[in-house]
Amino acid sequence: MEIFYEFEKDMPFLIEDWTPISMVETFHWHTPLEIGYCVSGQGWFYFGDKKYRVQPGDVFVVNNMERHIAQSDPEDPSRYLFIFFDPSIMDQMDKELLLPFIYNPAQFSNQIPAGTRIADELGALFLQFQQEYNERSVGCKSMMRGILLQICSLLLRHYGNNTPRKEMNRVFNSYNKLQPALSLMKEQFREPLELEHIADLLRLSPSRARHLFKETIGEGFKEYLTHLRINEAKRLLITSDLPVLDICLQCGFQSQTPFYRSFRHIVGVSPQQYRDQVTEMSV
DNA sequence: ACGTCCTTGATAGTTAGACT
DNA sequence: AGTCTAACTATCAAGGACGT
Repeated sequence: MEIFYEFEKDMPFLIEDWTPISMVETFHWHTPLEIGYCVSGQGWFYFGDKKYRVQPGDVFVVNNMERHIAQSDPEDPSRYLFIFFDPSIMDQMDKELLLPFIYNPAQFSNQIPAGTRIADELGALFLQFQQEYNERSVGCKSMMRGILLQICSLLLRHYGNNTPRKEMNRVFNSYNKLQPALSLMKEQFREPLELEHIADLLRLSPSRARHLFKETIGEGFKEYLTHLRINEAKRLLITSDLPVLDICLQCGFQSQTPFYRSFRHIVGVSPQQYRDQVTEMSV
């Protein structure tokens, strides 16, 4: 499920105070980049197949293609501050500040653990940012912009220290090159899509497109597409009364068998079981 | 960085049938 | 009628080797 964030005029960023529910929701994604700071409580944060236990003081980095969702511990619900910002904010700045957000999910740790010096510094900046956002004094936009730049600079130090510049540039270029394909897939996963479509769009050979995919996001083309489709299926199972077969066809599967197979593989239960489980939990 | 070619393995789609 | 799976074949994606 894609979430759209509306930014105010001249302010391509916002901060949100948010407490996730204690049930695992479907993954979502969005175009803005995201940094989260756990203020209180406990819970979990899921990124694709990765799962992090969350405690107060943890910081999380989210790029604009990785599927993610947070979940609260029912005993002690977690509360977060999330900063969302449009990558274009760095257009006039050093683009390398975006590098922490351009990562290969398979090898990347989204969590900066509480108690580390950098997490403490980031936490303090989050609180300053929130204060500026709420008070709206004169110059607050510039202040927030400045704080955001500090946050991104700290992230760059944290993640970029061990990465050679050459490698960082390569990742940056791959990411930019792949963006149109990722956008197209997020918009059109309900249609039959083949690697060849993507290769045409990127003006690359199918082989090169395939390798670019794997190198950049650590997932194969089909794997990424199937995850988008199953995620949409989960959403429809929860939010509609449509028969499973209709949902299967609406999500881009051409027949039911691959749908059932993929669903069980990714979610662990059959579609109907998933629907029943979630309905039961929310009663 | 990108393309071509190749093999291997995975997945899509079909059909048939069990179960509720 | 709707949900789900097993067994099957055809097709496509993955990924490596190698050339430019």
